[in-house]
Order: sequence, then structure tokens, then C-alpha cells
Amino acid sequence: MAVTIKDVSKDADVSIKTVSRVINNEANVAEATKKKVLASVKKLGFKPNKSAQSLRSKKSYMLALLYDNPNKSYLADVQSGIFNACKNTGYNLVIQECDYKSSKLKTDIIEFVENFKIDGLIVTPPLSDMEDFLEELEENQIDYSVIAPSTMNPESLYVSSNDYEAAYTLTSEIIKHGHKDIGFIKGHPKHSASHLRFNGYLDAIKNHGIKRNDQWIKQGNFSFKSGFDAGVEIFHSKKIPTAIFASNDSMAAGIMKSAQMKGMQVPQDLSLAGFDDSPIAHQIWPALTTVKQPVEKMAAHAAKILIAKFDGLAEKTKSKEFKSDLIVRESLRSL
Amino acid sequence: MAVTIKDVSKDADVSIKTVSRVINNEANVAEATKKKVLASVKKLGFKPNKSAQSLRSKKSYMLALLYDNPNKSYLADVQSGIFNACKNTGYNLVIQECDYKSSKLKTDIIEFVENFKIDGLIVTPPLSDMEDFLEELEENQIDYSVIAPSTMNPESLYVSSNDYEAAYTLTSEIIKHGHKDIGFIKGHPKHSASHLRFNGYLDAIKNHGIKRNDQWIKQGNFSFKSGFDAGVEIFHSKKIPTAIFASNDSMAAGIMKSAQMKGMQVPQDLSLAGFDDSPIAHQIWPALTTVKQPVEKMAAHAAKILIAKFDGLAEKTKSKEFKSDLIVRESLRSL
DNA sequence: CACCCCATTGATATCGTTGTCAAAGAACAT
DNA sequence: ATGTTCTTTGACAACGATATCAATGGGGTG
Repeated sequence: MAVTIKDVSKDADVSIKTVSRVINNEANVAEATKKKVLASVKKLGFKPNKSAQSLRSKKSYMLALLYDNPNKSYLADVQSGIFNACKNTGYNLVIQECDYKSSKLKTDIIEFVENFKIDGLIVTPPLSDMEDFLEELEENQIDYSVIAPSTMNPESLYVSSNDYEAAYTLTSEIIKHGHKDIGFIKGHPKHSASHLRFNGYLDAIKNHGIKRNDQWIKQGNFSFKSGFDAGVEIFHSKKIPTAIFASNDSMAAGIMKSAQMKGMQVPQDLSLAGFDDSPIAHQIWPALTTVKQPVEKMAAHAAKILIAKFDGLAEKTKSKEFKSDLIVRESLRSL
Repeated sequence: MAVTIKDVSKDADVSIKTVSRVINNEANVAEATKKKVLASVKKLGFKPNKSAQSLRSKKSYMLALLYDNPNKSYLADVQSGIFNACKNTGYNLVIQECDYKSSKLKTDIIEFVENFKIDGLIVTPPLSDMEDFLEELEENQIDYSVIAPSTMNPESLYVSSNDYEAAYTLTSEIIKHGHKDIGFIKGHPKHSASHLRFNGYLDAIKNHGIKRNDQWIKQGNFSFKSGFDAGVEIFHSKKIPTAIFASNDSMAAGIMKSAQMKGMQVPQDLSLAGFDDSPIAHQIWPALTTVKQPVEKMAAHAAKILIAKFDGLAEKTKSKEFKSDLIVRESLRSL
């Protein structure tokens, strides 16, 4: 049989409430008592029973990750980050796949949270961009932390990245390499990152005196196929750009494939850039110039601020914007 | 406040124990009583409190997925499969990253299971190949279900795939395309799938009267880089094979990159085949000939048989071997 | 010295289920 | 009619923690 709080209280010769106070770090416990209790805890190897804690305190010590069909490597990174943040905190991670288009989304999630007494949610794009969904959570007093939200409410918990600046920088880099005819593939319209990246691109070409050419600007949805299709379309134009900036790496890889199938060489005939630095960026040849976001760190931080809130340490850990790094690889050449 | 079993018992005018009997589908409840209770349950929208159930019955209604740094898309597929199997069963999924090399692995996992009262584990490679680890689980009476185990113990719960046959078939297909000089990149030595695939290759060439050439057989570890390195090595040989079969797609992509960097064209100068049909297989050009395993279905089945065991339906859902599909794409050409 | 205050501690109720065990009543055999 | 067995049901304890609130005692104040 496992060690219970009762065993500890007997061993340390105090009441069970005092043991409870110690393991919960409550105030007003004499230093000597605390030491005595902690010694017994260690000696007996006592671990509080989660179910009992949960039942009494209405907390489950579980966070849930909400996602909707993201890029697989993105998901893995996010998970990994959260996982590391949870380590040694007593919290655990439950994953929950959602369908952002479902009309039952809100009720399903709320029911899930109530049913499992989930303490808090970590919300990823595109769910993070659904204002009404987040509002619903607030109305139901569900705590959450958002990764890459579209509007950064200073009241709420979030982590964001500098998508706009990074896209601006990358576009400038392409221009510095001598390119003037630069196409752009937009990301999934429901992701706020898509618009940020697009605006970064637009402002960068504008500030460098380059006119926007809508023939070279295509709508994608972050999938490989949408990039491939966009590439096929662009390569049908009379004039072909010398460089294309895709809003993520999968789409850039799609363009590369469509270019190569047309007999074009990257980067000799076409320079390419992506975004995210997902595994495929360096697993193809030539490797993609791209922007690396610290996804794992961001996810870890999202978890940390949520846990900090529960533990009343909100002051120490706050919402934060993370910086991305430009990674220049072979797919971009100088003209 | 949420509806409790007490509310239901009052509404249905029975004791709480009877309500408990009904919601747990216990025997010896009169049909009329059962109906009455179920009506109240529905009317009040009663959902049993997981924490209380868990505390009293020592079950958590949680499965844990154990994995160690797998291919990201594999992980996502496995998760997705388990997730679907859990839907509407009342079980949920917790994920647990492990380090198979850690000396504390066993104790860590056992502690984790006890701490969170995890009902059962789903074990993926390479953990599924560690006999002593699985034995330790049995000794501690921890229920588990294994994905792709190295030895298929009919007593235990597992799902497997026909790695050997698939590798044999794929190799035969390469031979049918006229290749006689066929290299092979082995997978991670701790994964039983690596050996199965290698043996499938070996037997296929042998049965077709082709002699094994160890210069073209390299040890990899399933990573892109290990494939790349193996490619570099092989292309340094005096004689270069006309085709290479890599034990997974990442390594095949690595070889492709190293070939392309050397100025070789795939499949004109070299045919390639991979295994797994991971996203990269069709995101590069030429797309990889490969073998597709129904990973999601396998994972779902692994979860199902575990849950069936808990619910006493073991007879209905059993361990099972899944068949893989050969997918021939452009990376393989006829000589 | 009497008084109050505050820090510390503990006895006991409580969370919402399931487990134990016994009672009540129906069914059947003697 | 009586005894035996089986089905159905409920009263109450138990799971292992936290919450409430009152008791204790040391220290400061007038």
C-alpha cells in the first residue's frame, strides 16, 4: 500500500493538516515543524495522491494542449516544450485534437474541461486566432495561455513571435541579394501569422521601392500541396520571378518540387525562401533559406506562465514575445 | 455546482449505490430501476466526477503514451490514432517522453504510473524492444500494449506490422526494375524493425541470386543525417550501386541530398527507396518509392485492445498484425 | 499581573464516488 | 407453513487529500 498523509503525520508526530500545510507550502508553519515533516516525507517517500487532491481541491494538475491539425513537426515541438516546462511541477499534459470549423467546438471543449477538471488550456493556431472562442473560455472562467495570438491582450497570457519583423528582414535579405522580382505565397488565411508575414513582405518591398506584382502573389494554406499548386500557377505566367518567399517551409518545398519538375534549377533559375525552419527545410537540396522560431521555447513559456498563475507566481513569469532567427541557406543566391 | 450522484439518487428515488451500479453497468439491477435511473441521469446531465471515481476505484481513466524521440510525423500519427480510439470511451491520453538510455527509465516510469494512477501504457519503439523494461512492467502489474514489439508474446497486447515481408517485397520490386547492385542503409540498431527490414532485403536479394556487397550496406540510425553520411560514404566507393534501399524515408532523403550535392540525378543515376511514407517522401523531387504502414490504425488498435482489457471485453479485440502497402514513385526507375 | 493578539496547530467535516455487508423480499423446495 | 437461496436494494464506511474553525500558548501591552 502506498504511503499516505496519515502515515507521514504519525511519523512526524503532527496532525495531517500540518503535513498538508507543509507539502502545499502554506504560510504559518514553524520552521522546525516544517523540517520535521519534510524529513518524514522524504523518509517514507510520500507522494500526495493526485485523485484525492483533485477531488478535494477541484484541481486536476493537468494542462491540455488544444490543436487542430497543425504541421506535424510543429506539434511535436510544441509538445516537447510544454512537456519540459511541466517536468517537476506536478502538472501533466493531456492532448486534445479539435476541429476549429466544428460548430460544437466551444461546447465540446468546455465539456472536456469540466469533465476532466482540466486546470488550464494551451491554445495553438488557428484556434488562438478565434476571438469568440477565447471569449467563451473567459466567460466560463477557464484559464488558458495562447501561442501566437492575433491580438495580444495584455490581460491574458500569451507568447508571440515577431513574425512581421522576421518576414520584413527575410524579404530585405532577398532584396539585398539583388532580387527585384519576388513572389509571395500567403499562408492559411485563418492564421494571424499569415497576415503578419505577408505585411512584412509587402512593407519590405515597398520600402525598397519595389512594386507589388499580384501575379506573383498567391494564396496558400501552409500545406505542401498548396505551395506546389501556387508554383505551378506562377510558372505559367509570362514573366517568372527570380525569387519566391513562401510563408512556410512546406509550401516552399512544394514550389521547389514544382520548379524542379519543370526543369528549373534552384537556386540558379529561382531563389526560394520559407519560414519556420521545419525539418524539411534542410532535408531537401538545396536547403531552404528560412526563419527559425524558437517554437519549443515558446511552448514551454506558454506552459510556464499558466502554471505560474496557478501557483500564484504570476508576477514572476509574464507573457512574452520571442525573436526569430534568419537562417540563410543555399536556396537563395545572389543575382 | 455540478450534478452529483446524490442529486440523481434523489431524483430517481433510489440509493446512491444503485445509481453507481447503473452507471457502472453492474449486474443485478432490475430493468425498471435501471431505466428510471438512466432517465434521471440524462435529465440532470449527470457526469461522474473523475477524481472521485479515481480516488475510490484506483483507476484514473488515463492512458499514457511512452515514446523516445521518434520521427515527428510518426509521433503525430500515433497520437492521432490513439486519440481517435479514446474518443467516447471515457479514457484520455497523457504523453510521456522518455529516454530509453536512462538508467532511471524503469523507476521513473513506474513512479509516474503510480503517481498518476495511469491505467495503462502504450509503448512505442525503441522502448517496445526492451525486453527487460517490459518485464519490469509486468512484475509491477502495469498493463500495457506494445506497438511493433520485437518478440510477439501471445500473452501480451501488441500490434505489429509485416516489416519483413514489406522489405522483401520492396527489394523484389527494385530487382524487378532491373537492378542488381542494390545498397542498403540499416536503421537504428535498437529498433527491431531495423533488423526485420534488413533481413527482408537480404533474403530478397539472396533468393534472386544477388550477392551481398557489404560496401553498400551501411549502418544508419533512422535520422536524415545518418542517411546523408551513409550516402557520402557509398559515393566514395569505386563502384556505386544503381539503387539504394534505406530503412526509412528520412535516411533516403539524406541519401538523395548527398547524391544531388555530388551532381548525381535521381533516378537517372541512382534509384532510391525508403520506408514509412512519411511526409518527406512525397515532398521531395523525385518523390520516394516507399512502404506505407497504417501507423494511425495500428496505434488506434493498440489503444483499443488496452481499453477492451479494462472493460473486460478482451475477447473481442485482440493483438493483430497490420499489412503495409508498397508505394512506387519516381525515385525508382527501370534500368 | 491581567489582558489581548497573533502565530501555530489539530480535530473533524468534507469532496463524490465505490466497496462492504446486511436487510428485505421473491421464489422455490421441503 | 417453514426453511433456504437468490435477487435487489440501501445504509454507511472508506478512499486520501484539503477546508473550517477552534484551541493552544508565547509575546507584547497597559
